[in-house]
Amino acid sequence: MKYKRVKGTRDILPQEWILREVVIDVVRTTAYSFGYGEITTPILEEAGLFIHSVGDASDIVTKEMYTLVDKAGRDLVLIPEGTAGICRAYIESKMTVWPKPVKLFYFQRLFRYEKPQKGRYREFSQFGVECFGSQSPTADAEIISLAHTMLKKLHFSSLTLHINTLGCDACRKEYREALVRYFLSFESTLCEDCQNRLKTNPLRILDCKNPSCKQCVADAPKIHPYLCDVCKEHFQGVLGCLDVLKIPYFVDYELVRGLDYYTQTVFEFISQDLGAQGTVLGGGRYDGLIEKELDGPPTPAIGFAMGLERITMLLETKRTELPLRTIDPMLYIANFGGNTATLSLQIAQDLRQNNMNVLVDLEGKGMKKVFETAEKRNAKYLLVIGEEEEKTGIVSIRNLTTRENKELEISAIPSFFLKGDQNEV
RNA sequence: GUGGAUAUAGCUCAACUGGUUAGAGUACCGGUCUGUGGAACCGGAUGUUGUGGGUUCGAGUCCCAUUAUCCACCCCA
Repeated sequence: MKYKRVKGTRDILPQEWILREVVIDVVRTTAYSFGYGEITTPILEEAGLFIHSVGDASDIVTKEMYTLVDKAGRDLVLIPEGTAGICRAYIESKMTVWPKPVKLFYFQRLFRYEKPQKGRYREFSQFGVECFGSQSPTADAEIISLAHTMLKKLHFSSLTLHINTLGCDACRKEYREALVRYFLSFESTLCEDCQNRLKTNPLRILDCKNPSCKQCVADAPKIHPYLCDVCKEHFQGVLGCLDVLKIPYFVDYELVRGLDYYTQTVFEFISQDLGAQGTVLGGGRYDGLIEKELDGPPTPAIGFAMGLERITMLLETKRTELPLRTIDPMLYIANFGGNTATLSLQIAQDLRQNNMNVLVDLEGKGMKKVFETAEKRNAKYLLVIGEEEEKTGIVSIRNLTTRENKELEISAIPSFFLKGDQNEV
């Protein structure tokens, strides 16, 4: 084979698209019902956008971006995440003056130069939502409710919601110092990465999967005693609201998330069935991003993103529970001799005008083939047109399930299918 | 980026301690078979054994390199 797909990318074939279509449809409909509108931003953005938003110490920025220089010398990237571009558009398109909150959702293809693995690709797709302009805990709860609602519509009940708060800048600073003090006494038992994190981003140590680090983490100070009254109240407000909405959650003190812009509430929906890549949906609040990093007006914001590949993978076992589109033809038309091939196309054209799935034998196959093909393609009805039928204008339509035939005029075929008459056969 | 496993027909897998022309099921194409025949039977095509080197009289099998995939670390959706 001369060319192969590039490492970490995938071809999405028709069978998978049938599933993915349902995901997209459910998720889009649900987002609209929560008052969100769809937005699409470019796949190419300036590199600086991510360095400032996602964080210049994060892995995504330091080693995973697909960067390129265009012909005018601009430093561009294939976007590695969705939120920053939406925020840029929010400011650039003056959505800052729209009535608050401004609610946006998007489907986006993202690129990260990582080592491919199950549920992790270099090019992948996300559905995401962002809500700008509300700092009320009810905004947090509502967006979690949106995630919960659409997952429920997709027949997911086994996903667990992990939730935590990272505090605001003020309380996080104090907590951060306390963490550093604590971990310094264990410095030698921490893994190499975590020793570095001690200087750059001590919060990430809480997330480390290394066994010896995990032991240290178990007794590490929790953020909650360090929360300021505002943050404490906010988090309690969110949890209280989730209780009322009957959305089960698990307060996970070790949940931190890898993008630097998060503040206060962070959450993830996690599956047990995806191996190491268990996070299907993740998000949180990022009150400082627009003002501090992107020079916009002070704007509290919260959002989440869901991985379409992961969710589709999990849905693979639930095909029968979902309202999947069928690609099986309703009618298979075969023809023998004369102008019957053209006549077949004519009949098909009328039916297709009404979105009926019609398959026409373009080759003029033998009778045996006709039946085999109709069977294989899972067609419901079979119509064979020969010169005899062409002359008389009378054809017989065979129900391939009951194996019964029904005689009718060619001109009556559309009404036979479109008015539901076929139920009588 | 680090570690481990794997790679044979479109798919699922065979091929003895290295030994004829690398096989089977399935899928595909055709025939028996121009007319309501969906079955059955018969036949056909498909491979640089992931790629490139090496050892050997001889390599799918052993060695080295390389690429891809999978699993874990890491990262995250």
